Amino acid sequence: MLRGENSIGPDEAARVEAAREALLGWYAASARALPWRARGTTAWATWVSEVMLQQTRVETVLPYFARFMERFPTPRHMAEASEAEVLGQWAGIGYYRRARFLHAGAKAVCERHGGEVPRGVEALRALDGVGEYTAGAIASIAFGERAALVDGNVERVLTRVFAIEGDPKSSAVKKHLWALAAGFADHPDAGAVNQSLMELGATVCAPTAPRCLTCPVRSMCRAAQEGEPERYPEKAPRKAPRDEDWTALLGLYQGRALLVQSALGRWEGMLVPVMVPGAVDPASLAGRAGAHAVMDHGVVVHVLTHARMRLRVFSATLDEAPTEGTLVSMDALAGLAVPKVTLRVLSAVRSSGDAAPRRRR
DNA sequence: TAACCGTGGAG
DNA sequence: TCTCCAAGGTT
Repeated sequence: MLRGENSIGPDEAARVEAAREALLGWYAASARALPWRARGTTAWATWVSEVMLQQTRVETVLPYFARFMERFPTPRHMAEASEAEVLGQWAGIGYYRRARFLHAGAKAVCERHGGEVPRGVEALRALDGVGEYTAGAIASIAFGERAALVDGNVERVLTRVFAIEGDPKSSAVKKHLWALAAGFADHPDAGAVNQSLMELGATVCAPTAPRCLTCPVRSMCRAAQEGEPERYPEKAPRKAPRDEDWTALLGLYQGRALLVQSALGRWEGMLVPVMVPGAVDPASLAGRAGAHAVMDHGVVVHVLTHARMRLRVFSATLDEAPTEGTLVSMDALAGLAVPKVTLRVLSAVRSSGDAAPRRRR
């Protein structure tokens, strides 16, 4: 049979069914107890957890999730909060656009859906920051809909179990994976099915050194039979982050530091020191900012996914109270929308009071 | 399609 | 120290 756009062959369908049953049994016995899986979890909590978990480890998410649900127990609580506060609560886990999307999504839900998270992949998909994966996750986990999902875990599990060659990012392989996932999700408890696939990928079918000996679907896994499970999924070589030179000038005024809202896509809306690309003369930078007494605090390196930022850090005393930006006390940053790079710069300024850049051996 | 968006933990 | 990469989404 020709494999259509969203269908799988009879052989694969049979294997999907067998794997699903094995996974469900395993999941019922072995699932980690995570807060967003607790009884009484709302669709909103599922949404928040799914967004936080995008490209972010469970252990990292745990404290943030707890804080968010405490502060924003419903979409309305978040919709009524300022973006600055939402970003402040998000500060530290990165990919800050997620927080702005979540805030926008909460507002949209209040305006369009009476404050209730909508059902159905299509309505969910219409929310900012909710893509195919997240829509499928909310629909299946929160509402029990037979919605498929494919994340990095599912991709790994399925490419191994079905020995799927090719770049998993290619549209052909993606279609195949989503078709298989749809087969898995065609079940009365699609939420558990989907979570079992992800849980297996997270705890057993690991990227390296998969624990095949304890795997519930080992007997039906092609990659395990071939003896080289790590061969799947094929991974494209990563590009090295480019090097970027920046000059940061931290304005100081009466013991506090001047931060401004970043206009970069990176950290958009977050509070950062004045930063300009390139190696800029700090004296002229200070002059423009109305500051004097420039001090050199050496170089801070901040590595991101696509760039390695090398920041030459200076501080200077502001002549007058700034009219723009926010003056922050260096030890009262909790709840402020401050990314790690800001903390690094503040730390560099605080720890090197002298003008000479300090070098570690 | 490919580039872009943060951070920290594991090996 | 360094590489990999984690429950992705948008442009």
